[in-house]
Amino acid sequence: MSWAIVDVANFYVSSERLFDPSLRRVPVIVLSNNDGCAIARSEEAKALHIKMGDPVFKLRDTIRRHGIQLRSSNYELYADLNRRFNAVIGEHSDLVEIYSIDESFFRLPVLGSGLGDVAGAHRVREAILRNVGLPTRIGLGPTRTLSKVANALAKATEKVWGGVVDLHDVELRDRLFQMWPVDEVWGIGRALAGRLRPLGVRTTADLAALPPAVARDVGTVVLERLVRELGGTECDDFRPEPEKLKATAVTRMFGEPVRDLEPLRQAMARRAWRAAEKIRAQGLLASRIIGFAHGSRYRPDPPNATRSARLSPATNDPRAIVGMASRMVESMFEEGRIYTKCGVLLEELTADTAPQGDLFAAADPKAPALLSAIDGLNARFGRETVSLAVQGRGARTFDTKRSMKSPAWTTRIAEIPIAR
DNA sequence: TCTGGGGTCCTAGGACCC
DNA sequence: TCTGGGGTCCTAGGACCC
Repeated sequence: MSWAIVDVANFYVSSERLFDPSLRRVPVIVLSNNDGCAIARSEEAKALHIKMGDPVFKLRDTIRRHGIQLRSSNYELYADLNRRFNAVIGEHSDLVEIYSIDESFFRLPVLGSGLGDVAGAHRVREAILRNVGLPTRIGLGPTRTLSKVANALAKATEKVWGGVVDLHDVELRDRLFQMWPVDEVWGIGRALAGRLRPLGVRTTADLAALPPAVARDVGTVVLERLVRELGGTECDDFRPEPEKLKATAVTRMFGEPVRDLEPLRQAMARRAWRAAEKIRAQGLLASRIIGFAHGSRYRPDPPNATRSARLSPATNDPRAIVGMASRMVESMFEEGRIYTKCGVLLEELTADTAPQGDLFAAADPKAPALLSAIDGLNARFGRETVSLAVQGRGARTFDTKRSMKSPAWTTRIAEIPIAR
């Protein structure tokens, strides 16, 4: 097998620039939820030494001095552009695996071109740029891991090699691996890099030369697979079907800290509602719910409470899920403490086609009709047009801040761009 | 004052079984 | 003083990714 991976250059910033030309050629950063940190930077912003995850309040001066443009994250837009560039990739390969919001693997060869892999990859880049408007880089290799390293090298060498690197050639691999630090490799984080250092493993070449048994010893079977993949042996299972979601989470900071039970309950209820909505959209049921509420980890002794519970029978009914989350809040809340974030996780997700019943609880026969009516109304008239009373109504101070969000240019009829 | 959100995979260790 | 062997299942927590 042979793989390629495409990633979009500075995806969120490139997306914002697509419909707002005033953002071109100036430093731009896109902010995390609650407008807290920088999570995407244009090349101009990177040149000003703005790092991934830098908190905005520490950047105030730099932002003012250099006229940096800020945008809240606009996931509706990014998700739509993701769908579009994957459609283009799908025209060039028989198998596309969406890896993240800005990266997709695809299987080689590039279809229909009769070109070599590298020329084919350039053709894919051109098609994405022309049809969607997004700049990309592509890495090629005999395993996913090698294509991922190739992609990182394509980023680093874009000016010289034009955004495509092919690591099929063993000699080229040897040469580049010696210059490529091991902690830049996909799957090597801080902890593993720290454990590899005493063994003298500094470059990708050192890592590739490690005997697999040693790799397993230093790390786990994951590191062993990584080493084998660097050597060109595919260890990742072939994944013809898109994998089912196993867990989902809705967690958010509060726009302003919360000190009282009622707002905490409403915030938790809203997250639980949204989580139930997400799994319904995927046709899934949850068997386990986890709720948490905590304070700022940058303050001494923040509150930190977690509760988990079984959902039996497995469900995606907001009355059960929001109800459970609300009861959790009762038992978590402590008077006099300051909360900054809460969330709900739904786990042990199974398809709703053949649900496991509960011996002791009769299913509500009207629930499916009720839920699809609610989802239909909310899809048509906007989120939370219909909701549970415990969620409260209207925008509240504890809702997440997104004060610099661009319009839903491509997904809402009222917000499409107008050309004159 | 202000520091994101959402995932997956693996392992160790406890509880339990015969 | 001495106290088996071989399993499964579950959970918490760590590590990694974007």
